[in-house]
Amino acid sequence: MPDATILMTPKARDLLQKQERSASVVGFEAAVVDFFVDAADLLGVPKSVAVLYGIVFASPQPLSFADIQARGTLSKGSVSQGLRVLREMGAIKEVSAPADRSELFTPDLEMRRLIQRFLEQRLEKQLAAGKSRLGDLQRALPDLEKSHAETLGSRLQQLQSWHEKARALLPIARTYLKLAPG
Amino acid sequence: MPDATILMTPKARDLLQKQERSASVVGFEAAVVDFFVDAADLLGVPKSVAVLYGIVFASPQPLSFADIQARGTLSKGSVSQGLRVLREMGAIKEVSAPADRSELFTPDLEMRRLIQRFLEQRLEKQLAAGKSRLGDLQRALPDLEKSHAETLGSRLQQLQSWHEKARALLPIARTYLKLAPG
DNA sequence: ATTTTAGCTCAATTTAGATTGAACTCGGGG
DNA sequence: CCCCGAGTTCAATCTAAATTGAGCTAAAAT
Repeated sequence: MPDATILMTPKARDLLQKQERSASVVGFEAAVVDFFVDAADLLGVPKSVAVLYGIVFASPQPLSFADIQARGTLSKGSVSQGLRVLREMGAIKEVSAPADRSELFTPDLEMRRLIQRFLEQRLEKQLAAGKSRLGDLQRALPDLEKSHAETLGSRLQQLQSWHEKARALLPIARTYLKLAPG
Repeated sequence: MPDATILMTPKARDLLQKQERSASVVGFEAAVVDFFVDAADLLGVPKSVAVLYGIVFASPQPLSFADIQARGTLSKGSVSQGLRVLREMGAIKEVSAPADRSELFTPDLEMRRLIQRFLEQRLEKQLAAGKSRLGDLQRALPDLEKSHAETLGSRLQQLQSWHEKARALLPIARTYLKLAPG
């Protein structure tokens, strides 16, 4: 069965969104939103973006800008910015709708890519920054007087060792997530 | 050579800290602090705690409360609270000093335990919360009308699948970090 | 017993970042 | 060509969290 809502006028869709959504659908959406909001701070995204993604993820039909705004949980500005962020991340995609209609959004379920991008951007950037800092430290070491250089050199080495472990772990995680079932 | 500063009066130590620290030592400390400040938000600790840890980590001698305060970068309150947090995390430890002296702090270099604790507290808690949310969703599913239940059920399954992957990855990381050299 | 001082507490302040919404832009319709 | 409405922008506002420091407590010094 094709999605009938795509054929409606915007006004009709608004009404549908407001009136027809059953308590169970609304409740489901709320729970999905909660799930993503919980995850948000671990991933370092602002709450409003998590809410937005939750709304899109929990909708069986693609949603328009207006649909989302009609949920009443986010301001126009947040919806606009949030949708942009999610599109740039590749977390949602536009499904093209008949001619004159505004674009409709649906989750991009290629989560593998999404998560990979997260690993790359957040963690790799972190590791790169750390590496450069460690370089600074290594270079500062010879200027210290001998007794200090000894103690601090060994601590620096600890830091470097952990840094390498972390760096080595990333590809492992990547591979694992790629191979694992699901 | 035992640490001579431990035998000094507090005032003498203060003077030592202020006057004798060479530019190179101060610079080294600053770089270490920067390193930990960078890492702080990934680990979810407030900046002041990262600064504090950096100061202790960068000092070849154990530092007293007063030493740290004398750095002038943190208020008394922050030093007090921060030291407590770091002690509770097991990130620093007290080295007992001759009788009447105030306690001195030095980094606890058992980083393995520190990181393990981080994994357990931050990530496992997150995963547990997520699991419970997913349970809620699973339970909400049957109340949805059939056409919705189908689409949303499959999305929910994606979520569950990724959740399981993440859960499975944690022990792998733990093992890896335990076994890796360093 | 009194003074002094180190360190803790927590209400008040500051700060960083998220969120809002009024003003704007831009493209389509009349 | 002008108007209308969907969507964007960004300065102003709000929020949550971190940070401060004045006053407190307890313990050591005199």
